[in-house]
Amino acid sequence: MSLPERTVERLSEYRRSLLQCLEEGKTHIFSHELAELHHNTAVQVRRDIMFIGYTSMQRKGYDVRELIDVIGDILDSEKGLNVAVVGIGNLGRAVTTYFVGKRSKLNIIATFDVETTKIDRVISGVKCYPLSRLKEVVASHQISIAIVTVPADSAAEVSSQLVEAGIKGVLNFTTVPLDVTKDVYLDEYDMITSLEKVAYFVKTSRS
Amino acid sequence: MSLPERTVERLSEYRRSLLQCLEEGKTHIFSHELAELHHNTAVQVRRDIMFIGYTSMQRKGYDVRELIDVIGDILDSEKGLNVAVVGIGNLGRAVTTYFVGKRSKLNIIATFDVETTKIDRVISGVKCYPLSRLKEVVASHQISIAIVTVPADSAAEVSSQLVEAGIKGVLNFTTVPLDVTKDVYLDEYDMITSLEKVAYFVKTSRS
DNA sequence: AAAATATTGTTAATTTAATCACAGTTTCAG
DNA sequence: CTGAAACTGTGATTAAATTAACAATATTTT
Repeated sequence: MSLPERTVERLSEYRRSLLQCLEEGKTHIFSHELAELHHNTAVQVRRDIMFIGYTSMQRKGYDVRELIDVIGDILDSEKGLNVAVVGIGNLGRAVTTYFVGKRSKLNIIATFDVETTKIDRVISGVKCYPLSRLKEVVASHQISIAIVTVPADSAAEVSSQLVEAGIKGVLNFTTVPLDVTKDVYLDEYDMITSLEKVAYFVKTSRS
Repeated sequence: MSLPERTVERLSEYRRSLLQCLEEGKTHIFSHELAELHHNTAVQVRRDIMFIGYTSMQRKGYDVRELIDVIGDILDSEKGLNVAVVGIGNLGRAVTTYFVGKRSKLNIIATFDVETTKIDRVISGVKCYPLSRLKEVVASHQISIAIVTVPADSAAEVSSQLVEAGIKGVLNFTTVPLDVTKDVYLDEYDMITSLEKVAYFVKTSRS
């Protein structure tokens, strides 16, 4: 019933490029063009698009606007989802600024921190609440997704508070793997892993 | 000859946890313990470790320190690699701060930006150079990896300058896919894709 | 010291993902 | 109006990654 993770990722990536195309006034795009942009193959693109049941006008490529809409039907929730950023250090601030306004169906509507100096501060139009009010604010604002950017040593604690508060999806930018109940979707990203991967392939390509 | 990407990623993740174990004074760890930490299976862990040719003392679990060393032999370059962060906006600053000192074999030794107000500023001990001096500084400091955190509209240009300067690995945090020659290893990470993936699975788990 | 238990290492089976190969369309050139 | 060219959509195939299954080994229990 639900698409493979890799396909979901690629669809999101395609949309990003398609939105770019739209801005540039490009109305149609071929599978091999999308493929080249995303370092994969035309067949892969066509297969992904087949997956979501869209079919182009033959020989003219895909209609950019239509494809954006179809991907939207798959990826987006109709009413949008509300998102909170937990932990307003350097990374938390950067992430908040970065996300605000990027996608109309994903609204960053609160940030949280423990430090009293940060409470009530507004970052890119988003207000910072004390972590102690997490459950209450999550409920009143119907927040379903949390981006976690707290320091490593408070990550586990924060994670269980999020579950407790009824969060349904977590994006973890912390250096420690989190542990959530299995009704909560968890995605973990660690920059160090990415960088070490790059380093590994740089290393092996030379020897 | 070179390991699958996913395996490299997991090894990096395991090491992260192993370092944590070391700090906590834990000297041995079972495959199922590592598996649980990383949301995968004991078989998977054993297979990954088999891949790198390490074998534990039977029945006592893996020796934490030894395993860290073996993973290091695989992932790290003997003399370490030098890394630059290009683009010192919010994200660039956060990333720089985040990385400095995290891994002894990956040294962040320069940052670059175009804005004159940022030149010569020092972030977490790392100096900011004008982008115009890229090639020169990359050569003189033997920088082989670049982390790209510039705005979307200058990404393509920066990317070709990096290739030109002789960079061998790129980690792209920009919202546009880059295009590099194929002797350069490229890893792209877009937070929006991660967040959209979380949103998608939150959405589908409810319906 | 035999039996039961816990754990690794690895071969084989299975599942999942990616690629090939090609038929079916549309367009274009002559 | 015919044939070549340019694409897409998809069944078949191949390759890659994961999981299952179990023998081998060390430890503990009785």
